[in-house]
Amino acid sequence: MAPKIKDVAKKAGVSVTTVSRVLNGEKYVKDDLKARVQRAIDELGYSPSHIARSLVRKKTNLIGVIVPDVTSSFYSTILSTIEKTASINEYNLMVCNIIEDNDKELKYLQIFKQMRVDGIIIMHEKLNTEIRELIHKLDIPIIFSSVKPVEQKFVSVIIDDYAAAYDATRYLIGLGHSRIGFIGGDMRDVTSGQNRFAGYKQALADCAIEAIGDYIRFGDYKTQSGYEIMKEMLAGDVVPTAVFAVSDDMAVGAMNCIHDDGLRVPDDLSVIGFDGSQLTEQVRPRLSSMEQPILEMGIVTVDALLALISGNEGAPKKDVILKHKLVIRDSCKSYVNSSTEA
Amino acid sequence: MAPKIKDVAKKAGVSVTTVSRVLNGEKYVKDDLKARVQRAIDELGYSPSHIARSLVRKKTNLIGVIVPDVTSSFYSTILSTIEKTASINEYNLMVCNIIEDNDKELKYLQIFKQMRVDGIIIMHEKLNTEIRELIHKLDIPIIFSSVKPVEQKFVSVIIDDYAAAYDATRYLIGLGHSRIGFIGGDMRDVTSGQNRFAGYKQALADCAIEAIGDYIRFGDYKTQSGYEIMKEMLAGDVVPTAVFAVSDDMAVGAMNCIHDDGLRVPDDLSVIGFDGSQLTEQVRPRLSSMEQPILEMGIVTVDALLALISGNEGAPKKDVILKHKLVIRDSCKSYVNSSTEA
DNA sequence: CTGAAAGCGCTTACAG
DNA sequence: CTGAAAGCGCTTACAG
Repeated sequence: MAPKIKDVAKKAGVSVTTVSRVLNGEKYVKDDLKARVQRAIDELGYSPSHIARSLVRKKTNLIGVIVPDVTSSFYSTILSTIEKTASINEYNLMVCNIIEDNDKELKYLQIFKQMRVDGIIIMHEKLNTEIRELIHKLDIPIIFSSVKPVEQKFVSVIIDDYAAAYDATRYLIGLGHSRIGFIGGDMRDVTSGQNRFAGYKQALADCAIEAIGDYIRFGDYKTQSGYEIMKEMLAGDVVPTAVFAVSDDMAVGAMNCIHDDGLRVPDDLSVIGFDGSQLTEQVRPRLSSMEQPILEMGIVTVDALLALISGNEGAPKKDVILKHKLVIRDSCKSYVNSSTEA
Repeated sequence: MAPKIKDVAKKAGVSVTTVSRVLNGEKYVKDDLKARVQRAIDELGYSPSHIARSLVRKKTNLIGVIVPDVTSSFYSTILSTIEKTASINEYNLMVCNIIEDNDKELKYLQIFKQMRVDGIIIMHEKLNTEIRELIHKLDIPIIFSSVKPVEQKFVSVIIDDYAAAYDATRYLIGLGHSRIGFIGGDMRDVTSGQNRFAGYKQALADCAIEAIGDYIRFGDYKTQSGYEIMKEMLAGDVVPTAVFAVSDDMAVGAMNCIHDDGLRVPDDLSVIGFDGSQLTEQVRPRLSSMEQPILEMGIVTVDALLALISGNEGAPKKDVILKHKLVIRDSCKSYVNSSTEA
């Protein structure tokens, strides 16, 4: 159907080699030939087959990306930056959305392999053994973004999740809170599960505040789970005065639960989130959050991957740690011991 | 680097034809040969090149999708359904995020062409002339999802936006409102701009309510623009008692503005949105919305495209109109003329 | 049931 | 500056 390089060559009265040369902008083609070829291309509406090119060039300009859930505001934002940065560099994205589905992830990884993608970005760290084995023998550059699995072989672009959680908790403590609830992530996740929890605990410890089991619960990062966890906390004997959730979505869930319970944020309870997604500005009160530099993270991830792909000396040999930043909005308030308010 | 079919053949002591046959699950291969080939494949960790296959099969199993903004809750949700449905059918997605960037869209369309994608999904209707021309001579199946551009040649999977907007407005009127603000979309968009506006106007007309210019404004579907438009309306001489925004994001922006202005939803002002995105449940009060069947829309879009690709007789010849549905939550309230409340 | 050979649509040494 | 030919890694008639 579609015209091929041969058709162009015939129409222009030159060899396919010559057509290929003008296609690839090589010098050493006489102007008149070049013009004839160009005209033939235009008239035919010819467009070279990326497939055929990839086969011979051994380069697809494709990046496979595995994202846990595109509907999450954090991931959709980072994905959009990744797409933009890739596009600027003439790379295209194949996206795989895995919703807690290891089989799908494995299948996609295999597809990426078959597709001969030039590189892979993974934003997920709950790798099972099969996946782990596969990526280790894959010999395609892989980079992890926003997560840091236990693997030593791969580079991650992340923030210091431990420090960020520590700082968020200290912020709450600094506000006078000592009954601080923690809505954590999945403890199978090193980065967003374990590290953030460790940061929280250390902050309490450093201030001689006891960590109370009832105040510590773990969700799945989504709004709904934040809501349910908050409900459990509110049903407890002693309710926390502040809550730190390790995702903005869960923080919003918590805020909603507090609201539905007839209480008010931040007057009755302070809430702080994590990520810095756009949701922070879409809710009322606006959500204070320990923010990841999402845009920068996307850009750095792609740049690092491209460096890895091209074997560039600029390619990172170890993790790239970006800066986190506390952004104070309206969901936290200082706590004073009596019922008087600050 | 990666092993090729030839390596497998050599290792198994058979021809590449035979390897190809077991790869493609053909019958007529003796069991012992099949076993030998399989072992060679496993030992080598061989995985066939999708690139090479695509070249000879003239089929890439790739779908190109153009989405206006993946960070919008509506689009990220439909995208995730599209991805899921495609994946089930062994198709992979190349996604292009165009933020009001016609050049990028054109460039991607050309890339899709070069990539020889099997089909294209477009969720955007502000097509300029160049794009229009390109898609018309593209001879790749194209389907529009959630939008219906003026083109006659292509099939759209949509709701009846006119009727949906009409029904939403009638709902507000039925609640006793007559001063109904309208936060519209881009009037260059036929579907979400013009049609929804027409539905709003007709509903007012049918109830002998005058459409007031000050109450009618147009945004860009995003939260921020809903906020700003609401601000303008609140600054007017006579403030509406209800507002209909043609996207949930804008409706949330409007709610936030109302909140920040010290007023309350729905007591002082009712707000209804459009789309049925997850944001409706993430805000307080929960947002009533004229919902599109997002999940169904994604599934139907992919199914229709695949039918188009395979030349199936089940392929839709004309637009597929899905049902809209009013979902009442907590952001609207009936209006009584005096200041007494219903 | 199995294999040699042509061909998918390009690019790239190699010669001239 | 230009072209004939080989080759990228597969599949698929065609023979046997």
